Amino acid sequence: MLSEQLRVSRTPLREAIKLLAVEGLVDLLPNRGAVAVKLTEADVMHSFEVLAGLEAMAGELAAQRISNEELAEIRATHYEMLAAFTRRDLSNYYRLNAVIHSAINTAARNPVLTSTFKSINARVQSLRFRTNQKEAKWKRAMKEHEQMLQALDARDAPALRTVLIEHLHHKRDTVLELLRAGEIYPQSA
Amino acid sequence: MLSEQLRVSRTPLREAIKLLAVEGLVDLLPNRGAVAVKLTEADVMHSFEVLAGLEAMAGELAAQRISNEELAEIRATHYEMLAAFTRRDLSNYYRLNAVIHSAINTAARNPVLTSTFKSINARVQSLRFRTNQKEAKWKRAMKEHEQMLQALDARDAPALRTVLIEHLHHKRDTVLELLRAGEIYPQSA
DNA sequence: GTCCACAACTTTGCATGCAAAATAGACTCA
DNA sequence: TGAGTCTATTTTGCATGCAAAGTTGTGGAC
Repeated sequence: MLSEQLRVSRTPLREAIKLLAVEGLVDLLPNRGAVAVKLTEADVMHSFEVLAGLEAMAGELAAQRISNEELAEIRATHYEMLAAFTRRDLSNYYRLNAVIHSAINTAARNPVLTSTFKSINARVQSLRFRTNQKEAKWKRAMKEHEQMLQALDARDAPALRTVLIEHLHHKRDTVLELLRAGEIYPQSA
Repeated sequence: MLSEQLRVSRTPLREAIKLLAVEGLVDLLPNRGAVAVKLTEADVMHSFEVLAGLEAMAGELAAQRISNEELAEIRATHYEMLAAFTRRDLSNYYRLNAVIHSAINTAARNPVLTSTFKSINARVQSLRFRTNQKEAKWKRAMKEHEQMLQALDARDAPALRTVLIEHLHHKRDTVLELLRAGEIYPQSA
């Protein structure tokens, strides 16, 4: 066995791989072992479709349930993200972006929603490391974040829903472009 | 070990239990073994909230994507369900009800959505075995199903969305009532 | 060159053995 | 009776052994 050279025996390794397979991060080829999942365009479209729905749901609920303190914290993070954007600091932009989305999810006060979202998000997360390179798209994403904040501030659930769906729609398009350009799975067939 | 008396060794048993735990059907108490999950009222509310959002999503997509053949098949199943309702045949009513909801999900043409829904639905499914005993609620559920069919027929995505959210909302209330009445987890504390 | 057969290797699934950590129960002592 | 301790049992996690089933690669027959 090749993979056993990590100094761990087969039992815990197989258990871990099975869990990864359930989470959709790994593909189990029958009698051929396991490989990292390679998302097709269809997979990406389906995943973002569901993610958009879940984020929309989270946004709707968050708009109804968020506290002033939580909103203030999101606003603060938003400004930090604005700073990162201004510096074109991609890495911090990503981090803060994730913090904001996660905070909205938390404000929805639904752990089932949160864990479902996380699970599906994990599958596409590996694809997003280099999106938003294009200036225009990045600017648009920032604008959408401004709108999110406005909608949250107004506790306008339908508006937040709309913005989030739009936002995820654009994220999906960006990922699809990269996927089509072969920038995500470089070599293999 | 108590559970090993099923004539199976620990390794496959533990793997199976871990999978059930990931699916949320079993609770893993640290150093105390595994027990069937016992949903609290909050769990039920959270789960149905997400299920409603997912079904709404499925309905929206299905209204846009369903074929005439699929719709005809759902209509036929609907009439079968109407027959079961007329006979107050609960068991067939449930079965056909599930077939219809599953067909709507299929018509949404999104396998990620389908599997996500199934996974969360499995958690609450065990609670539903005796809902709709109350005549009024059963009638209302049937009426909602009529509306679903109309919305699907008209390819009216927002309408279907609305009906499904309402429908799941009522299902949730029914389950919560039973849960509160102690008819689901009879004895244990 | 193509097809087929066979052998070697992998994958998969289950069974056990062991050891560390935690729990539960019994027992002692005040 | 109550508190604390100590032992037996359970749970958990990892390591291996083994056998069945499948895959791959080699070599021979045509």
